[in-house]
Amino acid sequence: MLQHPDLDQLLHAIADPSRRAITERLSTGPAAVSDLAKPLRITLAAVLQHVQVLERAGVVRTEKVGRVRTCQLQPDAFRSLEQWIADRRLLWERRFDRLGQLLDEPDAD
Amino acid sequence: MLQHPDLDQLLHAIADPSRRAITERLSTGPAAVSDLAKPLRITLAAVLQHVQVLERAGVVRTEKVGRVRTCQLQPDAFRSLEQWIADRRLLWERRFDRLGQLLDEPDAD
DNA sequence: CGCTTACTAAAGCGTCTGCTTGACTTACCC
DNA sequence: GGGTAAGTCAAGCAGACGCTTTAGTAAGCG
Repeated sequence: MLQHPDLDQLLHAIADPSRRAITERLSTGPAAVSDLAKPLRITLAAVLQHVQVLERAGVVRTEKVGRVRTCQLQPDAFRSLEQWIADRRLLWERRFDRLGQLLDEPDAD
Repeated sequence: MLQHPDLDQLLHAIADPSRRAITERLSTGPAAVSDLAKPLRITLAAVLQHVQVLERAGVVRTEKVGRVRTCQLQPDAFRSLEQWIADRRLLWERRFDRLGQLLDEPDAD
């Protein structure tokens, strides 16, 4: 089994609904941690923890100015995930190509 | 926060390394549960549980013939995920467009 | 200066999750 | 029919996870 630590972290990060909501919010523009917390029914502390997970996973970039930490989506956040999906599809389709070849071939046995 | 039950299940399914390994194996072609278990250092029972999770998430289709259950990747397994990523990117880029417009505009105040 | 706002760190708690074990069931093979 | 292989079900367990509470730091503000 190949290990993909980044993919692992990335998927774990966006698998959680709250973190996905944060990601969705941030895709419309930067926001402070307390901004992210507002629509979210959970504590600011919890939101901070989510942001930290997202940051470790490379989904979000963060910068603190004064007392406010501003969060921003990392542009190529999902690249490795998209690549993984593309790889799956490639292998899957290659399989059908091979199958088609076998069926198209005149019986050579 | 918008709810996406399928996306939720899908991400939870492929966030686990063992389940991702199973998915990777299946993208090269169908396999029985015990085939999936062989390279995996975990019990057959555990593999079965993973397969069930993947099936509920729509990643895998399954059919039992005799005593062997054959597993197969669902072709459009990741569609909703790809859509979600595309949506994020769209909003993200739209934001830069707006920003560019503001900067390009001659000062209109 | 005191007051509020914005975040942070640590500890604790209940729940979920991945996994194992053990007991079956059912199919194939001789 | 007996033996083995493939899968299934149900409990149970240890660790991870999401969240809260509590306590604290530091920045802005009048």
